[in-house]
Amino acid sequence: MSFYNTSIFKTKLGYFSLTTVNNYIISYYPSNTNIIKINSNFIHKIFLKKIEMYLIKKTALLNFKVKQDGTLFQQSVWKEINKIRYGKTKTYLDIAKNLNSSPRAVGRACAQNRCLIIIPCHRVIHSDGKIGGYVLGKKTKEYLNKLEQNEA
DNA sequence: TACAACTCCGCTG
DNA sequence: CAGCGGAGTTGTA
Repeated sequence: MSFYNTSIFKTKLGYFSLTTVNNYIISYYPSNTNIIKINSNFIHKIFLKKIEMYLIKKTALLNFKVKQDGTLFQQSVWKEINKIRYGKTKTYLDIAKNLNSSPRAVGRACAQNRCLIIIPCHRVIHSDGKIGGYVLGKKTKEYLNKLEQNEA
C-alpha cells in the first residue's frame, strides 16, 4: 500500500502543492486551489522550511529523494538536469548531445517535469544565451537564476 | 495519424 | 540580419 501525502502552501512564487509517496517527492507544482493545508509528515515540514530558505538564499541544497513517473528518455534528461550545480546553467543542446538526442526533445522532457526547483529545469537555457521557456514564465526562470547567481 | 511543446541549425533573400 | 523549415520525443485526441 502506498500513502499519498499532499500539502498546499504559499511561497513568494505563489501557491504550490507538494505530493509525496513513502517519503519520495513525486511532485512540487503550482496548486489549483488556494486552500492551505500542511501535511504532518516530517518530509513535508522539512521541505516547507527548506524551500523558504532557498527562496531567501539561506540554503542551496534541496536534496530530497525524488521519484517521478516518466519514459526512459525523460528519466535520463531529468538525471542530466540534476547534475547542474547551484548557480550554474547548461543549454538544451549540451544535454541533447550527452544523450545523443535533439534539443527540441530535451525541451519537451523539461516541460514534463513535475518537481519544479528540486529538479532544476530553470538552469537549462538556450544555446545562444537567451533564457528560454518555463512553466512558471520566463520572468520566474530569470528570477531563479539571478537568485542563485546572487544578483537578485 | 496529426499536432504542439521550455530548441537549434542551415538555407534563403 | 530576418524568416522559414526540418529534426528527436512524447502526450493527447
